[in-house]
Order: sequence, then structure tokens, then C-alpha cells
Amino acid sequence: MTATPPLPEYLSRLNPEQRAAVETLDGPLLVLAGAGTGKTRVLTTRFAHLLMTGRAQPHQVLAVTFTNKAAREMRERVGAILQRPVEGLWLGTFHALAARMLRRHAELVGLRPDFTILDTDDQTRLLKQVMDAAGVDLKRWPPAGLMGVIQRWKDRGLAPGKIPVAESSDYANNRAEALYASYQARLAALNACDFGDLLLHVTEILRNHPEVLERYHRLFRYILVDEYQDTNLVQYMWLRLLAQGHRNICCVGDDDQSIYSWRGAEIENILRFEKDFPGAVIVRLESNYRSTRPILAAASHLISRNQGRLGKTLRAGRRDADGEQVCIVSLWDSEEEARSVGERIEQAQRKGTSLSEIAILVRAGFQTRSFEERLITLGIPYRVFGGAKFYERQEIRDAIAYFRATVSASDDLAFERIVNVPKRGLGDTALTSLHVAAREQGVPLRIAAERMVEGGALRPKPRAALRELLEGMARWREAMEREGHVVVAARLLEESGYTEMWKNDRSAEAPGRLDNLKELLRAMADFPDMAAFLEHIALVMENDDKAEGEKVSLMTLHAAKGLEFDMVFLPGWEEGLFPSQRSLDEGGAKSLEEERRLAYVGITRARKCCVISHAANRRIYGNWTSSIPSRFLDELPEGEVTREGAERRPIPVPSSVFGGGPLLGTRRPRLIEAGAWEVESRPTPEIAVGSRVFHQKFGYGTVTASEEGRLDIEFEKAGTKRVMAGFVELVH
DNA sequence: GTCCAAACGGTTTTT
DNA sequence: CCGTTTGGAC
Repeated sequence: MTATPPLPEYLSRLNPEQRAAVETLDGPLLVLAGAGTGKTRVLTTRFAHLLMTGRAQPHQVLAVTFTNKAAREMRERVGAILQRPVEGLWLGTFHALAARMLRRHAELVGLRPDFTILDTDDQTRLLKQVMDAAGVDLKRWPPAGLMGVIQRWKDRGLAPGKIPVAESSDYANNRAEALYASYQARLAALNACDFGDLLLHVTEILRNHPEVLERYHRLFRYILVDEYQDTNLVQYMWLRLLAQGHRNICCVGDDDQSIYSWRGAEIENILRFEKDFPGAVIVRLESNYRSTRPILAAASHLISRNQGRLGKTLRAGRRDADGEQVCIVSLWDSEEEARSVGERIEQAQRKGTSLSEIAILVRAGFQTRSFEERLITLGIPYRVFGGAKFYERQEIRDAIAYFRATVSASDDLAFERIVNVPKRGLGDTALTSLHVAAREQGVPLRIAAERMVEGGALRPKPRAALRELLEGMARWREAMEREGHVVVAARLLEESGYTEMWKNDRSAEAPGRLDNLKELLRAMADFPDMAAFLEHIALVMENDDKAEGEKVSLMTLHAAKGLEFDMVFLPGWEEGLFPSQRSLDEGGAKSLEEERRLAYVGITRARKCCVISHAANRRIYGNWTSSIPSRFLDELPEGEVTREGAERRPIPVPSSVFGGGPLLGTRRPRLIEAGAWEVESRPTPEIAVGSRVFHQKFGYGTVTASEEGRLDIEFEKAGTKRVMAGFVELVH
């Protein structure tokens, strides 16, 4: 009699469907993981299981995610199951993995292995130069528009010269494809590529070089893909090429949470899985351990209205599954809505809910403002997610451009960015002659600049300034090897006058920018040298959300995907705003389904309490505009939701937020029933005339007058403003 | 070359 | 309404 081997602990913690997803190792597998059904657990356990059973060595598994955060989490959790750190993994984002492959085979697409990866800002500047050189009227045809067209082509795996008629663009009088070709030529000349190129080039290589493809087939026995519903066509093609080897591809995703079509994601990839990979097994994860039954009922009912879906139903898996119903609140205007949310937050706080368990999720970024203002008045700490990323900030980009230009003589884009920052009197005239010289001699800008300084070109003043910069760069580059990149980087920022520039800036952001520069230097210390640091920074956009302190989270629905909170507010459910009119105009019925998925994502973020609201009147771009409740409110199951406040449909002809234009003008509509709302203003701290204060938006200033909670303040940067006392804080 | 006022445009976002 | 970009004046 043979004894059944004991079930490993990591498998015993899974429910049957999760176990099936982990233990179905051979052949293509699609795991349809509904919200809150333990998707990450399945993915990481499967990975660990492959290693534990000896099916694969760590380097024989290709594991792909969309974000660095997800990659990091997977690495940590796999390590935790194995109880040791795992090394040598092919685990990372699509872009990081593609970059790693591309560096190995760069020459096959005409690049050197040390190619630079450009970010959005560099991309647009480069394209603008290309368009300008081609004589395109940049006013009529903004470069950002063409950038979008090119990106979509890249998302679909289309190189210049291979654009089918159906996918062509009439941008800039049908010159889009030619401009695309010139742009790619410029990139090649700079030994650079943009984010889209990483996958485009690699896919090209795998397609055209069977020996390379075969090498990866031998290497990767198993492929794991996270968030498959968000893949675009080129990512799909890359995966399919790699999966042709062993056919052991496991994709995890949720068609109901596909919300990124506007940046190239194709929900069809996941819908088509069985066709693409014949014999595929599909496992559905439907037991939700996150939310209460009423919340799941509301979400399920809503999403069932979508046509294009594979279909699955969320079951409440929690023991305490019963809970309060989803609450729909009808309000008069956006200000009342903000007050209502504020009150409910205070109530919850009194009952002991932690602020970090509360989130306000909006459709569009501008909606956060009214809530911020309200929370400031109430003195409730909050955090807005997803503003400018650390690495996208001006000061960080400037500093990196300095490093890049110093290290690499051929990095024209970096050189151009910092050559006159801080202002050293090098304007258009000087730059143009620099460009001309560089092109004539066929050398990078910095070399051309060196020659111009030597040769005595330019006027004395700019020449002296340029000489100083070039000498500095030579000095820093030389010192970098001897003294270490961090020390030299710090000195570079000082000696170039860059930190000085921000020290002299009186604006409210300046001190923060100096802090960010320090933070950048600190982060640099984790890397052996400047080159390693620059590679990291190009691909890893850290979203510096250090969750310090108890704060209410304010973010867009998109940013909330993958997160969960005890209490979730979903304001602004009005036609035109959500579903967004613009989205509907562009994509019709398909877009409506995506908006509905967004609503589904929103509701399923809530563990215990979900409050949805809509306002009859809202101020948008300064005009008071009326709107009718969102159709999504009608799609929630009656009997499973509670409705509060009379639904007040506006009396005048309803106008959609973005479509109909202003109907009510700048006057705020009066509430019909008087006294339905009271403005309870919170006692404001006494702020005396002459006090020094800080305001979130205007920065530092001095109070010149004070009456009834309103202060006149002379701001150092923003001038004189009248603001509510609640919006400023005293500075000693 | 720099600075300020008018003009413009204003979902969603990761790498 | 309000932040960003641009074009014209010094």
C-alpha cells in the first residue's frame, strides 16, 4: 500500500478552483480571476509549485507583469513560499523583459547593445524635431497627436512601411507613415528606442531569426502572464511566439476588468484565448473573499449588462458575507456631494474606521479638487494618488538629463534639455547654430559645441557660458570613475548651478524639488555605477507612494484597480461624466462597456461599505451644468441597494457635461427646498494680521487683512489672494 | 534672450 | 474656472 504523499502546506491553503489553476501545469491555461478571488495567490503559488516539483529551474520560467510593483510583489511572495530568495528569474514587466532580450540581440535591428531608452518627454521632443524638419505645420498638427498614432501602430506591431490601408492615418495630410519612418530613422541614429520599440523590435527579431526564437523556446519551459486582459497586440504576438515551444502558457486575467483599451489593450486577446491556444483549459475563480454579499450582488448585476464577456459570477466566500447594502445618494450639487462624503467619513472615523481604509474613487482627475477642498476644511488628512510620478518631475528629469549628457557624448536629447538650464544665455540663436554645425559635421551636439567653443564661434558671452558647462562635464565625467557616481552627481548639481536655481526660486514647490533631488541621490546609492542607475530609471517608474500616516485615499478608478478598502465612495455617477461623454463619442457601444467595467472595478474595491452618489448640478470649467443620473445607477439591482435623497432631475433641458454646453451659466442653481443643506463651517484657528502662512496651492505668504474667516494674503509667488482661513496653515 | 499677457483647452496611464 | 502654452514686446 502506498501512502499518499502529504499535501504541501502551500497547496492546502487553496480552494479547489485555485488548486486546479495551480496544478494544471501542462498545456495552455487561462485563469479567469474575478475581482478579489485570489489571483495573485494563484500566480505566485503556481510559480513556486513549478520550482518545488522540479518541473523547472528558476531561469526556465518566464513571468510577465505590467507594473514593477506587481513584479516585485510576485518575486517576494514566491520567495516567501520557497522560504529563500529566488535568483536568476525571468520575472518582470513586459518592457523590462523585452529590454533585456533586446540588449542581447540589438545589432539585429541596427542598434548597439547600450542603446538609450527614451521616455515620453524625449519622444515627443524628438518627433517634434522630425516634423519641424519635414516642414509640417505644428499648429495644425500637434506632435502629440502623431505620437499617439505612432504608438498605436507600435502597439499593434506595425513597423513603418508595413501599415495596412485599413490602419493608415490621414494625419498631416497622409504624411503620418513617412514621418513615422523618419522618426524611427532618427531613433536609430541616436542609438535609442522608445517604450513601444522594445516590444516591436524584439518581436521582429523573434519573427525573422528562427535560431534566436529557438533558443528562447529551449530556455522557457513555462510562461506565466499577469493581467492578460490588458495586453496589446504586440505583447500578444511576443507571447505567442515564445509559447510556440512548449505551449505551457498560463495567462491570468479578468475580462471584466479590462479598462485600458485607450492605450492599446485589446480585450479580444483574452476573449480569443481558446481559439489562439487550442486545447486550452479554462479555470474560473469565482469565490470572492474581499467583499460582502450585497456589494458583490451590485457589481455582478451591473457587469452582467455587458455583451462582450466570457461570463462568470462572483460568489461571496467570506464568513461574514452579509453586510450593509450599497448606498446610492442623490444630491443637489457637487458641493453638497463633497459635504456628504465628508460627513460620512467623519461618522466612520468616529466609529473607529481607519482613514487609510477609506477611498474616494473618481472618473477623472479634476474631480478630486472639490473633495480635497472639503477634506482640508474638515481637517481630514488625505492623499491624492497618481499625480506626477517621481521620475516625471521636472527637477528629476533635468538632473537625469545632466547625468546622461555627462556620461554619453552622443545623447543629444539630454544635452539639449540642460544646455540652458539654469539660464546661461544660450537661446535659440546659439542652439540653432549648434544644430547646424552638428549636422554638417555629422557629430553629436556636445562634440559640435566643443568645436565651436575652440574655434571661437558664437558671441563672447554665450561662448564663455558654454565653455564652462563643457569643462564641467569633462571634469565630472572624469571624476565619476575615481570618486563614485553619487558624490560626483551631488557636486554636478551644485557646480552646474542647478540646485542654486531652485534655491533662488520662491515658489511653493521649490523646497520640495530640492528634497526630490536629495531623494534621487539617495536612490542612486543603491546602484554600483551611473550606467546601472540610468538603466533602472528608464524602466522603473517608482510611484513614490510611501503610505505614511492615516490618510483618506483620493484617486481615479483606473489607479484603484488592484487595490481594496473597507469603505469606498464613488461620486459623480452622472451621464456625461460617468460614463464619460468623450469616451462614448469616440468608441460608442464598445466604450460604454468599458465604462461599465470601470464601474465594476470601482464597486469591487469595497470590502464592507460602498457609497455611490450623483449630483444634479456640477460646476465644470466655471459653468454650472445640470446632468441626469448615470445609466449605471439604473443597472444596479433594486432591492439590493438603498437609495437616499430624492433623485432630482434638473428642470431645464438636460445637458450632458461635455456635450451640451453651459445651460445655467455661471450662476449656481438655487435649491428648491430651502434649508435642505446647512453649511456648518468648522471653527477656524485665529490667524492674526501679519502672520506667516502656508497654502497648498499658493505657497508661503503674509496675512494683510482678516475678516470672518477670510484672509487677504500677500503670497511671495502668487501675489495677493483672498482665501478661506481653513485652507492655510500657520508657519511659525 | 527673457518676460509677461492673451489664447487655448481641459478623461483614463504604465513603461 | 484655471493651468499651460505661445507669441509679441522689451
